[in-house]
Amino acid sequence: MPGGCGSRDPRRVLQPNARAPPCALILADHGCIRMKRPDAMLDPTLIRNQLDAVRTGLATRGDGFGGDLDRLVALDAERRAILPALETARHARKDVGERIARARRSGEAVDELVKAGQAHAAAIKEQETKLEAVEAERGSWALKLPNLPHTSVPVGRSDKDNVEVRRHGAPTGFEFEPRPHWEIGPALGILDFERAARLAGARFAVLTGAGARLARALINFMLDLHTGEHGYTEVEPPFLASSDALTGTGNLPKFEDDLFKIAGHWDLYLIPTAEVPLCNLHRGEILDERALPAKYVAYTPCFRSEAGSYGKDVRGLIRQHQFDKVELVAYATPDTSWDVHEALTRHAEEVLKRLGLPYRTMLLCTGDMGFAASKTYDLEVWLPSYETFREISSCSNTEAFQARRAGIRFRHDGRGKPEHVHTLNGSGVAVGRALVAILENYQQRDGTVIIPEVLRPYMQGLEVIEPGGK
RNA sequence: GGAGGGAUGGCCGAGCGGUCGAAGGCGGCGGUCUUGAAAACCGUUAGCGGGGAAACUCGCUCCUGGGUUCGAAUCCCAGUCCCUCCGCCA
Repeated sequence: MPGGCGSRDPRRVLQPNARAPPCALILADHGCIRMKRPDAMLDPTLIRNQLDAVRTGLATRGDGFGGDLDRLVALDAERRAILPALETARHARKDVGERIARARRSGEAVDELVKAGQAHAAAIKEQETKLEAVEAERGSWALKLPNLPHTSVPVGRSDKDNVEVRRHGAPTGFEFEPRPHWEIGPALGILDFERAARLAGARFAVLTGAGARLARALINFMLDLHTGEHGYTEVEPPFLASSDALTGTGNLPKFEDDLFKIAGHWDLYLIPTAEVPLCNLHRGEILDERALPAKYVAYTPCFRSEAGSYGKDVRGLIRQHQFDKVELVAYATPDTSWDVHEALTRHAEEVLKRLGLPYRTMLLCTGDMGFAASKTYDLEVWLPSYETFREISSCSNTEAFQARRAGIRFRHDGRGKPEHVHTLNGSGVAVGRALVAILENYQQRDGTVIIPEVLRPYMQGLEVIEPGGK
């Protein structure tokens, strides 16, 4: 459920009378958050008026809607049929109520009027019951519809149909046989899978000494870059989120199996990415257009059950139940969001450039995109042990998909009806995989690992990680 | 975990079950006065959804969800959040 509206709500206390919003947090132009349950993920008008386009668009997706769109349309029509009847009945009841009040005052009899009122009340109840059933079914269909791919997205079935749009650096060459990170790390004494397994099971890792410090250096380097040079506001959010928040981003109701749920009576999950708290930061708000685009960056741990990925990437740090990530999220107006998407992708790329890691930028095809995305670029970093590029960042524009589910809007020119904002997200970048890429790409014949120059200030000047490295 | 107190429009703050979508104040906007400004005075000022070219009109909205009633901001139940105190605690 939405947050409360206590008069001590900090948003109200901070509410400025002046027009200019503060730079850090955008303030809603109303202090109180009211939210009904999410309406639909796709624009209902679009489904109503351009059914065929929606149908063909969704069909190109890998996770395409398996259900019956016709049923959804029928439910929508039913709803729109009930509404006028309900409103007429309510109007009649209100009218009778006023006449009773007047009659009472002048001492006239009200028995007949009360009887009429009772009839209206019964009619209202009947319509409401019908409406409730229709909306419940419609809602459960609607929330499972994935986003429509943007027209610039290539149609394809799998990652094989993704398109490389640019490349930076050449795959690292070695004059010796490079080793995988799951050998390099333990040999240096900075990475330990055995002890992690003993304390938490498979798919966990312990970083120690220079390994832990390297992770922290990466986090700080990325945060400093995005806040200092790319204009993002740093956020430290909760690492748990409610089912409403996860529904807003599209993780629920379809992908509950991918999440870790808190035991007990709590309606809480461990966040699978900081995209969840950052996209829900302005849940239920109407934003000031002048504060857009609003850009946030957060470091958080991320938790994923990795259900259904048994046997995949079982070795090393590539696929863990817990990993660190620095996440970028932007809120933009519809006419700027595509520019923001390109910029955000470049911001993520800049991290890899400065770390001196070879990578390529892939435009995902329709079949390989995530549920909420309208268009996605993946950044793939070169990993010598795999002799291939592996995903290290994913940058998506969800257009109004998440905003509609989470009720995030803005008012054009400060007037008129509020419109949904566009939300964008991208890893900037995954810390664990960046650490893997450094260990593997910067390894030397003697097993030591050179620290990229940009990280050295964050490592007390350390240039090389040697065995037993502190 | 225990005990209390709260939640009303952009903000503060009233509100006997019956023209209450809500007094009053502040703020905002428009005007009078003024060389200009301030002050003073007058007027105006909620959101959301639907219909209409428009004036306009219908419905919903006083934390949320149920209930009582012809009729609920107001009464009842459940929940959420905030505040104060005690306990515990990084």
